[in-house]
Amino acid sequence: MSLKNKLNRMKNHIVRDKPDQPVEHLEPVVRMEIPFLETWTSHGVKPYYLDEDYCLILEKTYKLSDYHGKYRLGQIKDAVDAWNQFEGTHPLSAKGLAVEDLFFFDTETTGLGGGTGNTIFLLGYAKVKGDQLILRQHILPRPGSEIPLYHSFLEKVDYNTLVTYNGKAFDWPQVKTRHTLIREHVPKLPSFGHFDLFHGSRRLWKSKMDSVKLSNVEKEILDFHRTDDVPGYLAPMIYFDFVERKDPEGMFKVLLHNELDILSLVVLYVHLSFQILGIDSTQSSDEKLLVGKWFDYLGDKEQAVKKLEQLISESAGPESLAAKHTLAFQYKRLKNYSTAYDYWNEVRETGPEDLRLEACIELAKLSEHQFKRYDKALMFSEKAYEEMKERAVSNEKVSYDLEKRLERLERKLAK
DNA sequence: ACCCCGTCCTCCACGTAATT
DNA sequence: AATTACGTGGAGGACGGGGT
Repeated sequence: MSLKNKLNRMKNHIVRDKPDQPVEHLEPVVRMEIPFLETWTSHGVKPYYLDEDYCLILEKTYKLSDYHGKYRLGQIKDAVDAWNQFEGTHPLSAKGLAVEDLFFFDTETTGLGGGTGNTIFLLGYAKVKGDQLILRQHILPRPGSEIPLYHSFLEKVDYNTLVTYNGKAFDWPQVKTRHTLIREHVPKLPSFGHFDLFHGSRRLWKSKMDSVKLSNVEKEILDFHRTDDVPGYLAPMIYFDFVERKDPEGMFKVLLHNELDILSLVVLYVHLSFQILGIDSTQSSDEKLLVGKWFDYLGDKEQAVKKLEQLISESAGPESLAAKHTLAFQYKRLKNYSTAYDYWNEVRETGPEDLRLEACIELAKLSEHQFKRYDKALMFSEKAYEEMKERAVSNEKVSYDLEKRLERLERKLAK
């Protein structure tokens, strides 16, 4: 387009100093023409008009009996019920919430980088209503139409708690920056709780997957396999192409991708909840151990001890020994030194190799400072030294500390 | 009475991962 | 023109036991 044409076009947008005269009178009111409206409509997408602008909305419903991977969507109810039975603290706890309060949310944007250069072109969410899951996607038809996009989104939303995958770091900050740019024209952002499923997934499965991205969790944990999926990184290009050509063809694949991400959020929340609460009968010892350590990290010592002791009582594998190792620290902190001592002694003798060194050192500490058995302390220190050599652990600090410990104990014993 | 040392705890700085 | 949570590792302070 020539510069002259551009300027001509812009003329219409210039508002001259005639405050009494509404803008509409400067240019004739034309019913907007939506390119490819029939294609959109044939896919169930409906326009949403606001003033002289519009965005597009696609709504779908699922039955709660529908499967997504190995779970039914309706099992979200069981998860929320289970949380409401649970006595304990956890960042993913839905205690006090109803299943309708959860708002499964995912966006597609024009890129990863932050700042105002990025726009969200698709806001997708799902929530339970009655015996259905309602899924809605609000589509930005062109870069300038954010006001109807956010208006339609914010007038519909009614929720207590966001459920996202990495949404605390990505989706929601994006929504906030876009919102501040147009906050004069749209409703306020509500406040809410936020379950971000990324961190829990990472905690539980990072050792068994090289990347804990949602698509991997879907495949390996939720048993959901996509066919024909457009990867997220193509979304920006597809959107730019759509903005240029107006043909929504590629956008339907992006919409499907977003839709499946949201369904995965639902069942991932189910699965994570079942893991944390110990409801899944197929849970591995490793997962039980990690859940116990998670409660330990969170400071819910009571739940941590409960989970770890439970693991010990039903398994004798290496995870059970690792549980004893974690519990020993717990008992030491509670000044129950003899239990701590017994657990570490087992770890030292039959535990996983990577824990034996630390167990020896802890046994040496307990022997020296709690039980005043310098002979034993020296013996454990020597064993620690052997472990270090055998393992070829080269940590200067550990080595230095150990030599100091040996020296000190020999001095004490010489008296 | 004082100090040194070992231990434990809290806080902070830095790197990493995932999101499109 | 990014953000958040998390893991790790080190710094520094509190505390207490033991030595001088």
